[in-house]
Amino acid sequence: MTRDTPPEVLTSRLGYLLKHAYLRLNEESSRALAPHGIDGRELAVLAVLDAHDELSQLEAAGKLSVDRTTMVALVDALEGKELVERRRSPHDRRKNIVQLTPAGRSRLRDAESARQEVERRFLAPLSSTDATHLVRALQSLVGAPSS
Amino acid sequence: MTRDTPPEVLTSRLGYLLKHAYLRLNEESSRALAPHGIDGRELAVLAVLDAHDELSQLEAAGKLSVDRTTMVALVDALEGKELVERRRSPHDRRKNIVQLTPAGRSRLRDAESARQEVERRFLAPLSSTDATHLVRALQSLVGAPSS
DNA sequence: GCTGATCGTCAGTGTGACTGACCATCAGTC
DNA sequence: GACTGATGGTCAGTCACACTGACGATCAGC
Repeated sequence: MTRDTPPEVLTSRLGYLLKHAYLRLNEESSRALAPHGIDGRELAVLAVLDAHDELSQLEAAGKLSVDRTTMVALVDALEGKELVERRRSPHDRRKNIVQLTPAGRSRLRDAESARQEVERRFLAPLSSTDATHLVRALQSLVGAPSS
Repeated sequence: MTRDTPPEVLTSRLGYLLKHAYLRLNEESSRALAPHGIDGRELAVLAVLDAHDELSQLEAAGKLSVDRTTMVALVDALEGKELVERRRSPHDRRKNIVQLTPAGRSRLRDAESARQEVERRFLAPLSSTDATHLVRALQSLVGAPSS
């Protein structure tokens, strides 16, 4: 491996910085989540399901910005680990309501705190006000409701 | 498409923010670069080759943090567009020195200014000091030499 | 001149997400 | 109440991307 300091012509590019910041954070998250038996995407699914009741697969997919075909595999995996359950909506039998199981809820708690710890460590090079500003700036760039 | 406002449980996550900021910027860059006949990765290659003289494929791959097998296809594509040239290093005939052609240099100029324009537009929601702080913060997170 | 390492190349593999088609179900219309 | 178009979940096929492993050519050290 020819590990190399990236040249200034790259580190001055916003695209490069965002991508590599994401990749690094993602890698550390994966490592931290592995003992919990899930990955970052699955954790995000659990978090969304926990935050909203009675979501169908398609609704959850919408919130997560993933394709509904991708959602199938995601729910399959989580259902296989008995962290979520599918059940037919009584009001619209086309829909699969996806819900956390008790095991899913507790797994979410544990994994979520591991994720937060990773995020804290990742932001450690910044002062706490700089870290806050970074998050706010990113939120306004992605058009997120800045709470 | 079930386009949905992402829930707060996601937009408070650094990973989500970095990923989606990157994806959005990337999409706009692709659109802006398409008329120039290259994509963001190819532009990065051109920029690195322009910034350093006499790079071998492996050295360029190192600076770009891409695998050397990936570099083959990248150089193949750029060579096909006659934007770069391979030539055997006279000092080490295992190495392919990759160099910009005159066409590559002028394409780089044009595409690079298009990329900068996209970046400016993307950062428009932020004040100029906030934008600067964002870049600095990201640079220190990815461990880049903060110029 | 041997031997082990390095560089570029290619075939094969794996992953992730998409497209298109399908079936079941729903809502609206007649 | 049957027909029609739209919707939700599923699956097979595909595409993009990057990696692994192997190979030939070349180099450096002995």
